[in-house]
Amino acid sequence: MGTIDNPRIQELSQILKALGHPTRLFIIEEIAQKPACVCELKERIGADTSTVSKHLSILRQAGLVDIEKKGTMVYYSLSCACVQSCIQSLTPLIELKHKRYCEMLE
Amino acid sequence: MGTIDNPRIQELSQILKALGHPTRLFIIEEIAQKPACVCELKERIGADTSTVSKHLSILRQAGLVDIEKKGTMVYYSLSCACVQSCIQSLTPLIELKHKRYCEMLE
DNA sequence: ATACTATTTGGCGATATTGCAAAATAGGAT
DNA sequence: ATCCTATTTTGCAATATCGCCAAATAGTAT
Repeated sequence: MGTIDNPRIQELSQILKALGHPTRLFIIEEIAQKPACVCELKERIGADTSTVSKHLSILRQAGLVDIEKKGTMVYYSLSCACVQSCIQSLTPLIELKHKRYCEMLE
Repeated sequence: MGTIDNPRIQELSQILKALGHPTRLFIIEEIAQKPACVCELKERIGADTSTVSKHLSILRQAGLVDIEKKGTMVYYSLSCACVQSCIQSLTPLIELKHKRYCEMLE
């Protein structure tokens, strides 16, 4: 798939692709605060349970989240705090885009 | 599109989605070293010029790259050094995944 | 003007993603 | 065992992405 066959790039792009969806990014930020189960996330997102579960499995395949089973519930948590750093590090870019957008309006 | 309508999340996911492709990630890392034009990148990637150009326009729409025109050539560069930090910050996660993969083989 | 190169854009088929619904699976309680 | 809830998996239709080709656009030179 694709022309770049560098394993590190493949790994990175899988992770970034998993993060590149609004619902999954929302999930990441929610469970970064506090681990949550599917039904809790489903409530906050407002999508079908199966949809949420599928997003979670994509995050899991990318290694972004861990699970802990408690009875029938499955609690999802961040596997690495570095994911928060990754997201946070983009703040300057967003500010730059806003600045440029304002300048463009003048 | 989607159920999450938080503007910040939308903005972030557009950026991360743009980064979430091997060819585009490769481009980002190339021009982080030194700005390059389409034909240079096309050589290093080995894809059609139009394919590379389209990837570049996705990166541009996400605000990740800037352009500078010199004659008929268009040089692309990183718009913000924070993009490199973003990628670098995922190193611990990749190491964690490798560690777990090795443990899994035992 | 033509010729040449660099880049972008439009079209198109192949493939992948998304989200809901229904069915399957798993665990706890009665 | 049945019942109930939580979760995952499967199926499917709608949509989006990808990569090549061809055509259009832009800039330089003759």
